[in-house]
Amino acid sequence: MARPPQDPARQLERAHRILDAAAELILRWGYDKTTIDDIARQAGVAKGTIYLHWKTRDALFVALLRRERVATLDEVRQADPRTVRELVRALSAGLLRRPLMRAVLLDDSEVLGRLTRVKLDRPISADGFDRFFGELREHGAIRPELSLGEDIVILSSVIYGFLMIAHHTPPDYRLPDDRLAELLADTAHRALDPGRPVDGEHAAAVARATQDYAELASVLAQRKLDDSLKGA
Amino acid sequence: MARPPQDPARQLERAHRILDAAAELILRWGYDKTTIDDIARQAGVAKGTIYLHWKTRDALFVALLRRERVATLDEVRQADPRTVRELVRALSAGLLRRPLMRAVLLDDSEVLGRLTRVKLDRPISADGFDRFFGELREHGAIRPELSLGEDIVILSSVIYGFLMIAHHTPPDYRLPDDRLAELLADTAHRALDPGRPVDGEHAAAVARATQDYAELASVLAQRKLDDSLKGA
DNA sequence: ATATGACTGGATATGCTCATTTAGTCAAAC
DNA sequence: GTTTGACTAAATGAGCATATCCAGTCATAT
Repeated sequence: MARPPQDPARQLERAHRILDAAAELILRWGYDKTTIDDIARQAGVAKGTIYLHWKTRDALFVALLRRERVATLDEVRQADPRTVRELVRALSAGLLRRPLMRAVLLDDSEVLGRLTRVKLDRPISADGFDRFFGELREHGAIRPELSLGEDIVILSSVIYGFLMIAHHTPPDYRLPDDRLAELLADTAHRALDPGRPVDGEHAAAVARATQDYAELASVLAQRKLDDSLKGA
Repeated sequence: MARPPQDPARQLERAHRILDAAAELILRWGYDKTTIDDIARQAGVAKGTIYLHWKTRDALFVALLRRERVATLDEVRQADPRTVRELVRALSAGLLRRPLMRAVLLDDSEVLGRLTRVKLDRPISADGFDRFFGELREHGAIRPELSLGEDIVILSSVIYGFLMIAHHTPPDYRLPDDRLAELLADTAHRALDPGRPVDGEHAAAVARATQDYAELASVLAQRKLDDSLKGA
């Protein structure tokens, strides 16, 4: 019944269909209770087909998370951020809208099950981050009295705190995601900003560094996702 | 062997000795693995004596946590904070130094065991908090564009985030607690501060409101602790 | 060449018994 | 009146046998 000798585009479409199925089921039942059979049924393929794409269940799940990360970082890149504030705003809006990303970031065992104990890719790319912050500092976009490391602690704490508090707040009391992203970005900005305005040339350099970082993170994430999908 | 007809001060001292024992054991082995017999042995009293002070095991732990809270809030009050920044600095320094407070705040099941599922007093008193923030806003000490509720989300997120990130950072990379408290307070301050300086009269009102809140929180916590200790 | 789903073995869950632990009591000792 | 620790009932845990489930394979079908 399966004839088309090989059509890579069709294969890829099928891989995504399987990941869609996995995403839906995992969000509903959690990782531990989602079986390959469930996913196959939901995706309308046979179980064996899934193993044509990924060697193990975990590999499938890694692919799923990488796809989410790519979507998030792509969205960030497309927002074309030119400041830390814009970058953080786009990123946190993206994370808030993606339950799987939140689950990884917050290490939520309701969703991740035993995967909690496994080393997963960090949702936000660390590669190039130090360099990026170094450039920001050089161009006067970060308070100079903060040592390297301190700024990173501040930024992670703010992002983590907002997401976690939002996660633990009953939906009725919850601020809208957009507003939350706004407040989060604002808090991060105020925590890091030196106060004195950055002049034109430096502002341009900051914009470039920010765009470059968004670009780099996106590309690296895409590369990893490709790895996860190439076994077709 | 137990004669002194009744000396309330001695009773109280014994209650504290028992709580000391409980604190030490819980921090070492966690709640689930700490038995009343262990505590009695460590405190040098018989098991029955413990039941002269508290009706159940849980009541003892509640007393212990309330005592920690009193210590924390007392420390805050003694720091005599006159601004939000000073208040947050003192509070977070106090929390960082108290593993049990951190465990409650972060809902750490390693320490709290099955107590994680139980409703505990929030470590930071919520009573009077809204009123306090209302006064701050009135006197221009909080950004007016933040709606009520938003400021509280910001403050909780920042505190929670910093404590959680610190908790998950291996000690070698960890910033010193004092520095962390400083950065935390600074971040909270920058997030909430309207920027324009508060003039003398308003500054005095803010100082008073802050001291009043610290005082109130401290007194309420003390009252609850007294409840937990009066069964002598 | 591709896709399938029945099949398998290892892992996990379930139900059980029996042994140990431990929260809370209370009669006796002081 | 105050403190104690042996005591009890209930809970927890260890050990095991059996049933169920499910990740991963592969002979077969198209």
